[in-house]
Amino acid sequence: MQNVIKNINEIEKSLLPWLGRTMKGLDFYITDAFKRNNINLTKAQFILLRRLAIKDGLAQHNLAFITDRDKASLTRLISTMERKELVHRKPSRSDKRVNHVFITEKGIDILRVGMPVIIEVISQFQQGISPEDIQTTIKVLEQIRNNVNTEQHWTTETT
Amino acid sequence: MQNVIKNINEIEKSLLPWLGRTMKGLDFYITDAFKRNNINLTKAQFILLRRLAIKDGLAQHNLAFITDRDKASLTRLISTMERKELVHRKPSRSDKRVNHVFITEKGIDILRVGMPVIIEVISQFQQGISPEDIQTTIKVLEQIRNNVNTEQHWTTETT
DNA sequence: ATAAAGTGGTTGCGTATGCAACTAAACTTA
DNA sequence: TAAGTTTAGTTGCATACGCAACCACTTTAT
Repeated sequence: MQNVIKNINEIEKSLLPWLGRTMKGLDFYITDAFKRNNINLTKAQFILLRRLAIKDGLAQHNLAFITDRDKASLTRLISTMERKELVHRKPSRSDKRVNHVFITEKGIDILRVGMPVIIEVISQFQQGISPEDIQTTIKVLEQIRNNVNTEQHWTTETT
Repeated sequence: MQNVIKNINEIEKSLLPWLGRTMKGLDFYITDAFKRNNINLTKAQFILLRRLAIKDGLAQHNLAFITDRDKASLTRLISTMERKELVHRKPSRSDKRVNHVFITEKGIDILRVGMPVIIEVISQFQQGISPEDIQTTIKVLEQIRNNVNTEQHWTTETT
């Protein structure tokens, strides 16, 4: 067991546990911020609404790619959000396999109140961090993403 | 909708989307690495095994605290791992409410093969990043964690 | 044109996760 | 010591996620 223990301490020096811990805290913080402001949205739902506000009517496979989700996951996420009337599917006329996804009025309304909350969350959690350090961190995260991205499953185009 | 769109672009300048994207990629990479090496472990299970290898026989609430998990989540994680015979519960004799969790022989074996895989994953995803930038990033993540940690639910002690 | 290959979406299955409600046990306090 | 409070763990409920299998529709190749 000695060997195992040795490697265990190696891990602690890497970015891995920090990334995990930080994401956990951040996720909790976001969930909490939404709840405190009576915004009935999960992080995943917010991300999706935001993408649709940027570009509406995307096909599900495009949304899956953009949001780094499995298409199965996206199917269910959209279904949940359709139940909540935040988005709705519209079958494509040119390609019968495709669904286009549109944000609803209600979706826009919720996004409108959710957006400043997220902006506030961001300024909170980045407090006391210099712009240079933020840039360095973004650069590092980008590099990690590239290192890890060797021919992934998400080979689809963004459109 | 103009206002909404404006804030949307603000978000992109922050660390938030980068953290999300990077974690997603990393999680996929780890899952894949385990699968390629025929290691039947999830990330959560690995983390737990590792904690137990560092200190065996912890109570569930301590493990929950250490691993940043809800105690309910931990209950189920342990149950899954008990089914896989990676760990086992042992009721405390001094406090009948408490379960101590121990890693099994099988758990140690799997951890032993899983560890070098994770070490390799780490060196892969950190490739091309200078030690200084890694330190800066850790510092930033630590700061975020602190910013976000205002009197959390995990107020228990680590033991 | 027809068979083969590829694509978009859904569903079954297993896993993980948080919150709230609950039970049993321990601790505090009047 | 009895009542009230806190703590450890479990369970119901809801969300999210990936993989694999599958169906229907398209596109490609022969």
